[in-house]
Amino acid sequence: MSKNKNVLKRKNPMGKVTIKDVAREAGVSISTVSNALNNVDVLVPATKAHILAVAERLNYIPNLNGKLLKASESKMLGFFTTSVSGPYFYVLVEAMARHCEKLGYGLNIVVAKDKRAILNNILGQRLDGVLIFEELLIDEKDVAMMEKAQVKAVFLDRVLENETMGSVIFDSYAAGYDATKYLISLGHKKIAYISGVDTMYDSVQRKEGYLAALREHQIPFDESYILQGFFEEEGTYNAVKSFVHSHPETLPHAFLAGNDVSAIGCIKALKSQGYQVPEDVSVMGFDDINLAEYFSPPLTTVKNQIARQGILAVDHLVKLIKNEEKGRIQKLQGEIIVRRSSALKVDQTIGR
Amino acid sequence: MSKNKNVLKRKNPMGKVTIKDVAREAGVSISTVSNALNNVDVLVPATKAHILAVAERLNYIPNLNGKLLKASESKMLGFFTTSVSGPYFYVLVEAMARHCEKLGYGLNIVVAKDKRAILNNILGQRLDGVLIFEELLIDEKDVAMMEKAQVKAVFLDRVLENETMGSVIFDSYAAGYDATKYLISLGHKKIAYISGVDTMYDSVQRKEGYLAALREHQIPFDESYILQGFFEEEGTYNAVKSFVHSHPETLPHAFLAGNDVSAIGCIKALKSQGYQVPEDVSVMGFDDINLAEYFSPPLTTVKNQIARQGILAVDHLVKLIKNEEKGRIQKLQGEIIVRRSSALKVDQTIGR
DNA sequence: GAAAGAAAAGAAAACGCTTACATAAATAAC
DNA sequence: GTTATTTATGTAAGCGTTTTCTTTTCTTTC
Repeated sequence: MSKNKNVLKRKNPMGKVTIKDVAREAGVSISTVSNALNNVDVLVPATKAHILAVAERLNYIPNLNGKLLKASESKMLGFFTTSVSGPYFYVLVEAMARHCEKLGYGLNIVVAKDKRAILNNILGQRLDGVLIFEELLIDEKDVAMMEKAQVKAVFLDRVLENETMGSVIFDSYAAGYDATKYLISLGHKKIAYISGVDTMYDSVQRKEGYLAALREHQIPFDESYILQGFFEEEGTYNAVKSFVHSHPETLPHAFLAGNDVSAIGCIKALKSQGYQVPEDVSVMGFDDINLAEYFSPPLTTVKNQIARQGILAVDHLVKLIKNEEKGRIQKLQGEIIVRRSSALKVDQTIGR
Repeated sequence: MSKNKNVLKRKNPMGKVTIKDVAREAGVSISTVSNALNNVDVLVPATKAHILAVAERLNYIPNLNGKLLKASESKMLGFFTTSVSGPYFYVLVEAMARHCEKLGYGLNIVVAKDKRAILNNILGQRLDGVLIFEELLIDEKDVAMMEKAQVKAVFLDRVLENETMGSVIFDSYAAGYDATKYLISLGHKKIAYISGVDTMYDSVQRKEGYLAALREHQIPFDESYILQGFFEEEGTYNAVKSFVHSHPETLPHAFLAGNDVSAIGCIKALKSQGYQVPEDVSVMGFDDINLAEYFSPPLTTVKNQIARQGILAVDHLVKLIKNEEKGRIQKLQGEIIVRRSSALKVDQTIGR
């Protein structure tokens, strides 16, 4: 009895230890091991303790695939995104991860540009639900399929609501509207808008908001005041430079850039042409990226509550999973952060 | 025949469609479906096409748990980290994700501060291998267990090599050494070091490198020249401010900060006391974060090739998985980026 | 001390898939 | 037109779990 105490022999010495190994070593059946491990209090304490000790000694870790094959939930959420670049990504992920943990879920982040990979993961049943931030990769048909398959999902970059899927997005329309209104309140009338990427929801909405504010204040809209910056520093730099060059007589009072990166390109271009910001022209962006505060001049911008978005999205997703609510659309309002790139319009000679 | 074409009836109308549903609907056995789906070219083309069409129509997606239970590999790598904050995280992830995709692997990022969660995932057989960036959460014992279980892993923040695990880290010692040497080459002799977090490998190594460079140049080491900045802007600001206050007679020629964030805090503190950077004092950091370029003055720093680290780590991991090599340690050298926060020491009155 | 009842442990089916093997069908050989 | 080959499909076992249900063991109770 004691002589074979140490001669533990697993069938496959190099393989992973399974519940069978534990059962054999502990001298009980696998169902008993399972019960011991899962705290089903139906075992005599001594048995349970013994099994647990054996499991510990063998470094037994349950195979999740076997487990999930049976289980109805994995307590795992997914976050699918095509790209993690961009400075606020980590704020979003950090917030989501913390909140998931608080709610007792794990978070699996998958970065892929391949729709197939994403869908397989979503529908491959390894996740209870999924947060999605991809750019128009998933089309109508895919959404329909997901809906049919009862996938629980929350989108972060598109508006969509049905039985099992919802959205948590920024109110970019309001952001564009508010920003424009703020610039108008400073006395600016000629306001140029530097557009981002026309296929992106945010970009389009911001511009619509801008146009609405102009309309509301009866400021005539000038088509030539819409520049294409593509959300990029260089693109904006070039656009603004050539614009300023060709419109020396009609320099705008202010530029509203599609995002902060674009605002930086704008300011650099203006400086290169000998204009001062904000003395000659005001410039405003969106996002409030890290850099905004440190740039010279520090950027006036509309801040998105990124962490809040992450938390609300996770909350919503968990409620969808628990069938506590239907999918719905939540819009988050931005907050105007006034720094030094914008100023009251004081000098009538501006825009000479 | 045609009248029941649309009356597809699955056992469980709300449940997910399985391989059985496809088999029934296609009128073949499940093994035939499996073969068709996995491109085992043993089927008559017509059969295969038919099965594929049925699968498509039913929106069949294989359950990964069932699949992986049998399979020996998942073609999935994991990246485990305790936190994603810090501006270079996304560079790392982006590089890893792209490279994984290129090599035919998926990447699963798990953010968790719970060791148990991490280990369960690693050892739960859902991943072929794992990249690890956590701070001393996983201890000796865990590593031993992982080694015994033949886990394939590459660590990004600790040095370790054995049969199945390796490391890809920055040579922080060399970075500290090189940075100090560079400052000395500018003529600075009194160089203060602003330490980070003393439990972190990088922090300790950088300081060791700094000390080694001083030694090599026979510059006496002054204990009071070591400040505690904790890798944070505010911590550094306070430390530098009080230091400057209490050492008006012995202001260093240069400050070497544990990272860029710390360097920024340092410069702010110096400015607040009326000193100019780099005219009065040179300041240098580590990392080359985004902001470094835009700060005023732009920061001289040691850049880490973060994307390179990610790529090398993935490469190494995949080789470990394929048993093409044993675990080993790779050290990446930093690169000094000279900007305007450092300058030649010209004025003997500095450090008055 | 035997029968009944409660408690503990085990046997076996099921989850969805792959795969080695067996069988059936089609083709080739004589 | 049989029989031998090849080719195509089906059968069934097994992957590691959980879980229902049955069997065994232990307590009571009289």
